[in-house]
Amino acid sequence: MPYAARPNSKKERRQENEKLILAAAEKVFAEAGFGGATMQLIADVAGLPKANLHYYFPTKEALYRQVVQNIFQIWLQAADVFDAADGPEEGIGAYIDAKMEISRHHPAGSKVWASEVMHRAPVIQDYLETTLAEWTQGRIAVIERWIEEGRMDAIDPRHLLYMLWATTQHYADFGHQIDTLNNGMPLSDAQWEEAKTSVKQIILRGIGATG
Amino acid sequence: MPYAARPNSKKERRQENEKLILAAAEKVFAEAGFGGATMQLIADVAGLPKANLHYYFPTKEALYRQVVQNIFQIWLQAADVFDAADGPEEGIGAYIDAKMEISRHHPAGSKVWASEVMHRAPVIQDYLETTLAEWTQGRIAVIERWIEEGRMDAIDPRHLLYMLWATTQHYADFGHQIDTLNNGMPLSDAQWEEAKTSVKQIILRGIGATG
DNA sequence: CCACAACCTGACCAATCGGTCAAGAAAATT
DNA sequence: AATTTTCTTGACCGATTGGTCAGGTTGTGG
Repeated sequence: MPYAARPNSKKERRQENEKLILAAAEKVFAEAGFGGATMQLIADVAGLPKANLHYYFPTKEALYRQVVQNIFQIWLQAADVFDAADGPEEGIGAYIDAKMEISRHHPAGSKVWASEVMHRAPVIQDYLETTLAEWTQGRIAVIERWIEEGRMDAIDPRHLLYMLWATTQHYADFGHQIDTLNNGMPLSDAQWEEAKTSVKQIILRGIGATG
Repeated sequence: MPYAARPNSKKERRQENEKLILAAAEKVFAEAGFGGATMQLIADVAGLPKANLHYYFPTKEALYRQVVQNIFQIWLQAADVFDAADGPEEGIGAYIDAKMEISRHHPAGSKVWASEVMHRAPVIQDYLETTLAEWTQGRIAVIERWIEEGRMDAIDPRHLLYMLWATTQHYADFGHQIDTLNNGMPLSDAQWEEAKTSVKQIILRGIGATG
């Protein structure tokens, strides 16, 4: 027992390895898609033998499913700021900020999600029909209340939500295109702030929610 | 010669088969991604033996490249309305309409493009760096002129373009999600009109371009 | 210290992949 | 009608895939 705090207990290792595999899988799935990703490559990225992956996750699909589920949780969590606000300018503004931060620091997850939906959600269709549908209904109700209270224009809430999702996720999903059009450079801190400001400016003004 | 007009001349058949293969390939690549698509499945969808595909397109990558190039042409063509207009309300409005129509009637192409860019554009990176970069520069110049003439607010043209792309393409790339949230039904004609109206309303008002 | 359970992994497998090829069918050219 | 060129296709190939498994290693509870 050479080290005072050894991270080698059975449960710790299990957690550690699962996290390692999931991180590697997210990256590889994002870069190659489900069909293009190979268990061998995920194993290499994780630094583990391929057979070990199948010990923790029985099939490629099970591993993929876990990756998508984790992303889904992050997405839902980001929406808390929406409800905490008492008006559209604050609520939608904070939601845009939160989703832009996710696009910046978790782009692989966003890509996996996009890929899954583009392929008709073969793995998480049930989530779309239940959790996401319920979440959307709740947010629609909030927006409709804001409209009734005269705090923003009468906009179809669904299409507003789609625009919020599309615009913020675009900075992750199409980040490579954006970087290429930025002379091959990733966006700087200042450019990310410009992006957030521009998005908020257009949308908040566009729905008549600026003070 | 039982039929008066036989479509069986050599050149006609070649064109016909190439079109058949490209259409099948676009559909399959959109549904399964490049890595998930198989030449066998494309052949089945096209109704041709697999070996015949390799007669017209030497490799899977060559076929994929042709699919992406065709989509790229449609994209560029849709931007003509942008220049034909003499103001932001007309120009950007028409551009939104055109791109929404493409999302509606050519969703598979949009998905293939999105997938290609998400995977860091391994096949069409040169197009991003040349044609798309030049096109973007030209449109930025137009928008900057509109701003100088006081016909719209001072918005960063790049982020405005990204928002236009993101929002319009979302209706193709995430069409399955939108349909699911629409009680599993595809958007009706009226709903598509609502979508176009909402997008134009928010963005045109958001950039201060409404008359 | 022992025995059991959990963990690890190199070697292996059937299935499927993209791609090839030779030989025949069909159209164009002479 | 003969010949050449283009087209078509079933059979086949090496490589790679997701997944399996037997046997060894390691931590753990008694």
